[in-house]
Amino acid sequence: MPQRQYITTAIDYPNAAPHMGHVLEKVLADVVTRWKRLSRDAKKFPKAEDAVRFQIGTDEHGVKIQRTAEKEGVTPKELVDRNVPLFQDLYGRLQISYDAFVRTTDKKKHWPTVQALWEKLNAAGKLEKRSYTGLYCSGCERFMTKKDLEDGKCAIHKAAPEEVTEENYFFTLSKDAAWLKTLLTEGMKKGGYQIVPDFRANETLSLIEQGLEDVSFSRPKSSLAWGIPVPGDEDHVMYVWCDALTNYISGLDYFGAGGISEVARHERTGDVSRLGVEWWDDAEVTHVIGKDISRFHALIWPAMLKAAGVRTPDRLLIHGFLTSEGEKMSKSLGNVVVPQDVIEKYGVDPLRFYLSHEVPVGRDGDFSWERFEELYDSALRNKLGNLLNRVLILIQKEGGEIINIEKFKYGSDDMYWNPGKEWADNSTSYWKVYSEAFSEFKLNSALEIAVNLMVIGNGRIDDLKPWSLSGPDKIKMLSAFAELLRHISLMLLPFIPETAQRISRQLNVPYVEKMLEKDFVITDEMKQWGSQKKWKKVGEPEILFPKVE
RNA sequence: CGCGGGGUGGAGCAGCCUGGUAGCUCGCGAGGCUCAUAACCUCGAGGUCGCAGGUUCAAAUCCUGCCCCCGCAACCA
Repeated sequence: MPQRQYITTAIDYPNAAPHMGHVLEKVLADVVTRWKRLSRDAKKFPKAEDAVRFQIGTDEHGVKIQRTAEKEGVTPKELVDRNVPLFQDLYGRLQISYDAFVRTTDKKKHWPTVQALWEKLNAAGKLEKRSYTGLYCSGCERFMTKKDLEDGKCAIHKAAPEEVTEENYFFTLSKDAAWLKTLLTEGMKKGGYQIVPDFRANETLSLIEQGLEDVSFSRPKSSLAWGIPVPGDEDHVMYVWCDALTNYISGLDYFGAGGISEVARHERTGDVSRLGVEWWDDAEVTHVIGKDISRFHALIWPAMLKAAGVRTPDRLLIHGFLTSEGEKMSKSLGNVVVPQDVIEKYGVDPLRFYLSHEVPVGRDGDFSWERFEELYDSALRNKLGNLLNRVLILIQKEGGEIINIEKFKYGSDDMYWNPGKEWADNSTSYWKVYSEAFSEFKLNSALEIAVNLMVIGNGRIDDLKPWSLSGPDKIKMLSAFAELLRHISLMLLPFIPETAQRISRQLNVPYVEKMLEKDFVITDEMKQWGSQKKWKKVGEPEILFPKVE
């Protein structure tokens, strides 16, 4: 992974408080990001911030915000200013390690970038002003889609919508079908725009086969006031796509339109900012999004960039949705799970663990309290916490000293005295499988490897009964178990960073205090069995995860 | 014939591409152990792999048809 990595999530719509779906996406992206930082080439990138940039944000315009604000008797700006911190606070608590947060109401960088992009699209002849006719419900004050209608009537107002014609700027996506097909087909091999998981790529390709329609990119100001004005046409405001998608480059002030000092224009590219060159032109770009907006990211976004003469992203990582107790989360069903409730009851890491463990990237997952408790008890409390506890207590009973397991000689009965031998022989392959799982974005598989090591550890302790030994033999054997836990802790680091550090602190490994620093790297040495020569003593055992009633 | 995903012991999944004793996690039952957070370990019960055909010495795995569930179908993470 020699290249810089730029990772983004979709920007959230803050018309209400954040829910579990928002959290899922951020956690997945954060785990990926943390792994990229932890596994970077430290010689090339001593500082993590030079190797990885992780951006999230909020999409604050649109009719829905406008209407929610009216309902609550505040201005749209007041509404978003009140709600956006809810997202930021929650993500802060969840240890989402983002480097940048873009708000689409930001007029310093976002607006100018969006307007610059619009102008480029316009100059390229990709925007056409046309009249658009649709079914408009005056009660809802918006155009209806087929889904909104019941027997041809608005489901809320029980009235037939009227045909209304208005002027829109259209983005001529229909003309990009052939080019997009090539881009995505190449992406399935390499060099194009890769969609993960690949069945989503097939899905998108078949969408192209069905034919692409032009996309409405603007609304008359009369029907949408809360948005970015169309340059050169005061009567029109941009519709979501040009505004929201552009956040991925506006956070870099890509066109240097913000004119602020940190983005001194780059001599090579003329009008591209320094950040734009570093994190877009010369980086590997990964967008993490939900399946609902895949087509916009897979089709419209690259087509926009191409028209503007900007390179296309490298990868689209699409996650599924989270159901609740087996059903779609919805207010009417009353099964909406509030992230804060989970955090309060169990803590941040159990939630991060659950989401990483239960929701394979790409597929839908389910949140159920029952399953949550099950996983909390079985994996975190019983397997992990108990393994740590029993090993540490046994060592403490012998005075807390451990020996460097690399020092003992392997003899004929070595498997008995040094249970670590079999892991030592395999530690490289464990780490290899783990890394490979990450490179394929199979996060749950990577996590599973750590869990498997816990199971192996517990099994071996029972086989070997270290408590029945005494003296140096006992210490030898226990030292190997401590070493196993050190590896487990490192593997857990991208997923549940705080817990990983707590484990290492109880183990008292030398690098423990640096583990949560952004610049920390899991070195090849750390992955090696018995590599921590300075590690001589373990710390005091503590309960890692208490029983929750 | 709109598109896509899926149907494997009680639950959730892997296996299917590259046919050859049906595997994992959780739950359940019985035993064991006692270092540990009533934890941990072992063994066991439980499946005609959606249905029906076909190919083959052999199919969960390949082919054909059908049934059922779930998403998406243009602006809901």
